[in-house]
Amino acid sequence: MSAAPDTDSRTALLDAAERLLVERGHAALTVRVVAREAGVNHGLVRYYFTNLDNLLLEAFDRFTNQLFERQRALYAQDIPFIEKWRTAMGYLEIEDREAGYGKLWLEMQSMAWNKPELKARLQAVNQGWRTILTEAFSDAMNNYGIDTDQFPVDAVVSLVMTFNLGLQLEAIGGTTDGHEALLAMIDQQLQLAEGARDPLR
Amino acid sequence: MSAAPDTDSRTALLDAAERLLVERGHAALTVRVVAREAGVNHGLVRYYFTNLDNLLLEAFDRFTNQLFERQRALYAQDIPFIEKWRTAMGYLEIEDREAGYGKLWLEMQSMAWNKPELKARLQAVNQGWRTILTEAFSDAMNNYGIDTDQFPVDAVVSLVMTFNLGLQLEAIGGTTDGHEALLAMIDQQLQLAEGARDPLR
DNA sequence: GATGTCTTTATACAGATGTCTAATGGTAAT
DNA sequence: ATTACCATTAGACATCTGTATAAAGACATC
Repeated sequence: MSAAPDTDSRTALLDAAERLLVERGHAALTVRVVAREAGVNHGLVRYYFTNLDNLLLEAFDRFTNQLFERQRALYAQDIPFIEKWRTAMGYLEIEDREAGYGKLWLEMQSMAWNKPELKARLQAVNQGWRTILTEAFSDAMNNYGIDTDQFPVDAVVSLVMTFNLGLQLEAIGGTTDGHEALLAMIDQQLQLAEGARDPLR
Repeated sequence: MSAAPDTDSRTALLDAAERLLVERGHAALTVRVVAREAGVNHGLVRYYFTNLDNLLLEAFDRFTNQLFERQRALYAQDIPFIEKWRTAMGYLEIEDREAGYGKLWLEMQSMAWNKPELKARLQAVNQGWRTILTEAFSDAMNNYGIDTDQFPVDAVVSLVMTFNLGLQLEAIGGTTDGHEALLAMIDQQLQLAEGARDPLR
């Protein structure tokens, strides 16, 4: 999508934007603040991205694409679904740089709530995650022999996506009451399902 | 909590803050913008609230307390749980002023992410909702004869709170794929539970 | 009608903001 | 070495921001 060359200054701006979005949030970012963090003249924001919003959006896209690939690879592995699930849930807790994605995602979302021109691009990312999850879950539910009349795949996918969003939102807000219990409950149910799995499928 | 008198200008500012938070988001609000919307001199923001953040917070508290009361009254009614659930879910879709609460809640949350001094007050509100839900659900699960070893109340409450947050977040972001299917799925399961309920309890 | 208190106003200020421009630096091709 | 192109810089501009202050207005009490 971005045909622009990868100059040092350009990537420095993207890196700075990513870092600051996680650490301070989009509301605290200005053209000059990001430029200073990148160690770059503030005029370059306009030169490379025309716009601060555009810079943030591109930083977000870059991050998202990395995680898309990783997530696709995870679900493509030939291992029991419960292991994929545990790995995916584990990502949320990693101290790693990737732990910041939840914050970055929510920052971009809250930014888009009041900027109609950004909504479409974020909806596309949401669609991307939904597609990945839908594939993974329709396989898994098939394997587990779950009745998709009682539990339609798109309903289950929505449940998983929304409660994950909620978990991250609460966690960033400083509340984690019940989170461990919830994840433990789900894990236990998955264990039961895994145990009762029809071995022929 | 607020011992300040209810002047016309004061409530006009609170009303304007509430409206603008929903319509434009906290990032678009300044002392002068809110004052203009309220039809009031911008010096009065400092006079009554010392601070824009304080004004927004008080508007949020006012709104929250109204809903707390309503929600408590709802769950205190002597009607089947499924009806309470349907009513509570219905609130999310009302075209009414109250539909804005989800937006307002998320705006305040995203505001607090990067303002540590606000976090505690929003955590208290989160705790409030959790308390209300915990009471309602422990009764309901007891009535439905659900095994709380397999499905601990706090885990279920977290699931309900988080997926509701996620639903509102996605909806405000413009995505509602799977939402209807999810709510229908839950409703169906509640119907089953209601049908199998032990009438002695 | 003078006093005192609470409310409201207009105005000032320094600082930060996004946008834009003209000039400079570097570098490779001619 | 001159040309041409891309990258970078410093600086200017009008506008908006939060905070502050001094003065005016409203209005009941004495």
